[in-house]
Amino acid sequence: MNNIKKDNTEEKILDAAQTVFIRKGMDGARMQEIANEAGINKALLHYYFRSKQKLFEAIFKQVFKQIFPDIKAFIHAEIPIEKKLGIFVEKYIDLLMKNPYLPSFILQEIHRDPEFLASVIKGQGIDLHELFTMLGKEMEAGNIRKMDPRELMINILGLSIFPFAAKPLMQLIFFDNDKKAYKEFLKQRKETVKDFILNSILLKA
Amino acid sequence: MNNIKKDNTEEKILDAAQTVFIRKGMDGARMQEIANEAGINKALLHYYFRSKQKLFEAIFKQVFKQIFPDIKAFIHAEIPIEKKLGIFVEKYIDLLMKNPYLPSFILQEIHRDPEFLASVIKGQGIDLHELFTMLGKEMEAGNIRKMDPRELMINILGLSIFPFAAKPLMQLIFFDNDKKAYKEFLKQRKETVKDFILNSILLKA
DNA sequence: ATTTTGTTTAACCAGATGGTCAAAATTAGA
DNA sequence: TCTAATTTTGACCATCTGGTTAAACAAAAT
Repeated sequence: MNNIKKDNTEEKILDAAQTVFIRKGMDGARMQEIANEAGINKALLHYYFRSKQKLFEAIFKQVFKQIFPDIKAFIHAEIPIEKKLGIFVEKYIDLLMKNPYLPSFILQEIHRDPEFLASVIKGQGIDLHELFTMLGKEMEAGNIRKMDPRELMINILGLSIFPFAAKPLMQLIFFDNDKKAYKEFLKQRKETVKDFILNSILLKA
Repeated sequence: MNNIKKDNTEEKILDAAQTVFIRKGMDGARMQEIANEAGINKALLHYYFRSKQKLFEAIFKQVFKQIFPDIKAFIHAEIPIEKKLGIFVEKYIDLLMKNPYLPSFILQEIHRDPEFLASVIKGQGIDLHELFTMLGKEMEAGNIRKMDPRELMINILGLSIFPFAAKPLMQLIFFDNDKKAYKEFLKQRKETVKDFILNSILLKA
């Protein structure tokens, strides 16, 4: 078969590039380092992807997709809002625990090249309208406090993402650089963030 | 006077370096660009600061100091906790509105060189003990919900910082890239974040 | 005025880096 | 098996980048 080897090499490159780009960012990453990580010749990188920029864009798109957990299910599930939010937070933090490097990488690159970010987002076709409608209905029904739904979403994201994005700093000043303790803290966040949010927005009858 | 000219140039360099480093990060910044920004010869950078690394460290320390707003006052003021937290959030968001680039820069660099970060922090002598004691007392007194004070602090920071750190992304997906609207949103956050937090942790008698 | 000290510059250098290319090696097809 | 196409490599190149240096320039000191 023609594709077995090809796919294999291409995949090796993508894996290696993801590792290096995420660790060092576009500016800090070196093509040679990616080649080493993939165990191949540097020229092969240019054979499969024309340039560093092109390779990076492939990686960024690939990585970026991961940061949108199953939003559809979140919106349309027939369960109470507090359960919905709980599941959303849990899924999100689970994702970040498996990919703790994601936030810093994304945050770094969205600042470095916002135009490219815009093109990627447009290509994703995210529809927030449904999400906002759903939240609006919950507010109308008196289930949660009335507020700008964008505010609510950004709060959820901030509470979930920030501890990962700022990990080295938070671990250092609040946990005496105790890696295990911080990991445990992040794990518990699935519960504590959910509680924190619900405590704030739930209207107890 | 000997120092007039010297201080002037050194300051010009520091200003220029801060601008460029914050915009591009350590890896993305170029010495030539800093020199241009300062309107001087590139060799002068090395005359005043031995190397790029040394210059960067000077900038990082300088910038890093700014991210700790007056915590002492926050701890010891003789006002109710809800007012304290409100003031803290307001001060923090004010700081970020004046320096919207700060979060992304810090987040980027704490990942790039955590050891250096550690050395800077040790040199700052931050005492969180007092802060935690104060929060503990408020919990004991039944003024706020009992919780890990580190959790509370990280929540406050996340809610305040995240919208700035993720600005290009949030502005794009939630505000249709409307710069003014997002700025207005950030301004209102001084109130909404405070409300969000207090709603969550305040125990109404 | 002249020396001395400190400041600034243009020219240059060595190493790194992204990228190219022709040849070698491997694979597929006849 | 022999040929054609594809994949992989080592060597190489142009450019960029941090850093150096010797000389020009300015300012103090004598």
